[in-house]
This record gives sequence, structure tokens and C-alpha cells, in this order.
Amino acid sequence: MNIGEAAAASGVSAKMIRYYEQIGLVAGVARTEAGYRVYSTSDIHRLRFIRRARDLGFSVKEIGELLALWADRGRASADVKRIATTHIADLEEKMRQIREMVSTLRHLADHCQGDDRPHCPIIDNLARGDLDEEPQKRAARHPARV
Amino acid sequence: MNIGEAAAASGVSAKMIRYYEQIGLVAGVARTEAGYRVYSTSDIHRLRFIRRARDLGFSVKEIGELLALWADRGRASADVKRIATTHIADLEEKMRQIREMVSTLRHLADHCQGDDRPHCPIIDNLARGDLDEEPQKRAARHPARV
DNA sequence: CCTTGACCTTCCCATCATGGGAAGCCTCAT
DNA sequence: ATGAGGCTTCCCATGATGGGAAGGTCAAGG
Repeated sequence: MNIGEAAAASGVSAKMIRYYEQIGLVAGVARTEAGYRVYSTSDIHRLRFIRRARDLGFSVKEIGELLALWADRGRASADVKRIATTHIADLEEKMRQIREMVSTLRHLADHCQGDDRPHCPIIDNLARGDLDEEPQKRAARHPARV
Repeated sequence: MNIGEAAAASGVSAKMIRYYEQIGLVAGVARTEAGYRVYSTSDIHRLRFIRRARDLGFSVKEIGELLALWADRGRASADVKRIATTHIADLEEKMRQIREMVSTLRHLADHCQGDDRPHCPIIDNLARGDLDEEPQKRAARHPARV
């Protein structure tokens, strides 16, 4: 199987397949004499695993760990679960941040006339919004970019 | 005011202040003879506006538009509101995606024993999870990285 | 047998917002 | 005058992804 067919079969773009190979997420596969990459069905399975994990928002680093556990017949399911629950917590933290933004924004937008006059609570809030609602909240919020 | 003081006063790091200047979000400010940037209080206000907008998740591009509207005494509040509501919709879309991930993951994690045995529904799902629940859903999901 | 188009290869660049760090200059307090 | 700490510019890295160029390869049809 060519990389193009592998991409179609796995749902991972050819670009990304090469990238995953480069960063070591998938081992270098076989090559034809001309240098074309050749994929086996087990390579495809691995790529599908990766794609599914990406769809669930796992980082490449986490996927590497999951792949290792997948291959490890003597794994402890606790190790898998730990990765998953940590990831869930990350996602929930992001959701919390977004929810807070949305609630502030919606409140402001609801009070904006949205007509052709200049007065606008949204602009007002940005222009004189308090800088320091709760300092440590900001500090906690800052690292995680939304 | 030096850039360091401006950073402390605005909540925007010196690095980012220089960056915003470079991409034109803030105009080049005055300089001392030695080349040090000097900030006025109105510069600080602008930086605070930017920081507040960043905290609400606006992109740099959107902030540029908001800054222009802020400066425009003849603006229509409808223009501001449009930017805000579009942004709200973006955030809500992200939230929806994350929520879906979390719900899948939580379901899987709830059924994982988390002990020292290898059996694990999380790994099983990744390994043989359907690739194509709803193709167009995936397509819609893909562009927006979480 | 040769051409053509669709593939493949590598390499470089861009995104977006942010931080790290080096090399060198400036300023202020001692 | 000296040293600490600030400032300057410049380059690099992040994470996951796409775009595109230059050039090699393969298969099908004339």
C-alpha cells in the first residue's frame, strides 16, 4: 500500500503520516526500491488508532504512551485510565475557561443595542474592564490558551 | 514609562508588547535617545484593552478590529456586536467539541477497571473504534483543533 | 516505445500566540 | 567607576497541520 492509499484507509493525511514517522510515533515503514513507503495492514491499524486518539483530543505525546500500552500485553489498565482521566481533566478545565468567557461575552452582547449608534457595553467593558478580578484566577487561567 | 513598567501596569508581558508593536496592533511608541521604548498612559490603556480582549479569547485579528471600533467615535454598536457574537459562536462550537470528547472518554473510563490487569475498554475503543460514526460530523470537526 | 498525468519523495515555509535565551548596550545606585 | 538589572535586537521553539516547489516514478493509452 502506498502512502496515499494508507491515508485513505486510515483517515490520516499523507502529510501527517510522514510527520508521525518523523517524530517517531510510527516506525519507519518498508520502502520500495524507488523509495516509496509501503504500508502493511498492521501499519494501517496503528494509524487508525492514532487518528481515533487525535479525535478524542489526545496530544501526540499522550498517543505515544497509549500506543506503548496498546502494544504491552502485560499492561495495567490503571495506566491507561490514568492517561485518560488526566486528559478528561484537561478538557474540563478548558471547557470551564471557555464557559466563563462565553458567559461574560453573552452578558455584554445582550446589553448591546447592536444598532448604528456608537454606545456599546462590550467596548466599554474592554476599555475599562477591571484588570484584577481575582489575581490567582488569572494566573491559573493564563497558561492554558484557548 | 519603560516597557517593564508598562508590562506591569497593563498585565501584558514585555515580550508580547514588542510583538504587538511588530504586528501593528499598537503603533510604534516614543523612544528615548538610547532607543528605550517610552509608554504614555494612553498606551497603557490600549494595552489593557488588548489584554482584556485576549482574556475573553479574541484573536489578535479580532482585537485589531475592536481597537479600530474603539477609536471610531462614529462606530455602529452593531459592528462591535457582530464581532462578539461571532466569537461567542466560535467558543460554543469549541465547547461542543470538547463536551463530546469528554462524554465519550468518561463513558470509556467509567468502564475501565483501572487495576493491574491489561483488559481496558479505552484501549479497545481506540484500537477498533469505528472510523466513520458520521462522516460529515468528522469533516466539520476536523478544521477546529481543540 | 514514448508520453502524460497522477502519484511519490524531500525540503522549506506558514500558521498563532507565546516564551527562552544570547549578545550587547544603558542607567542608576552605591 | 563599577555592578546589577533593565533595555535592545535577533534567532529559535512550541504543536499539529497545511501549502507548495522541485524532481523522481509508475501505469495506462496512443
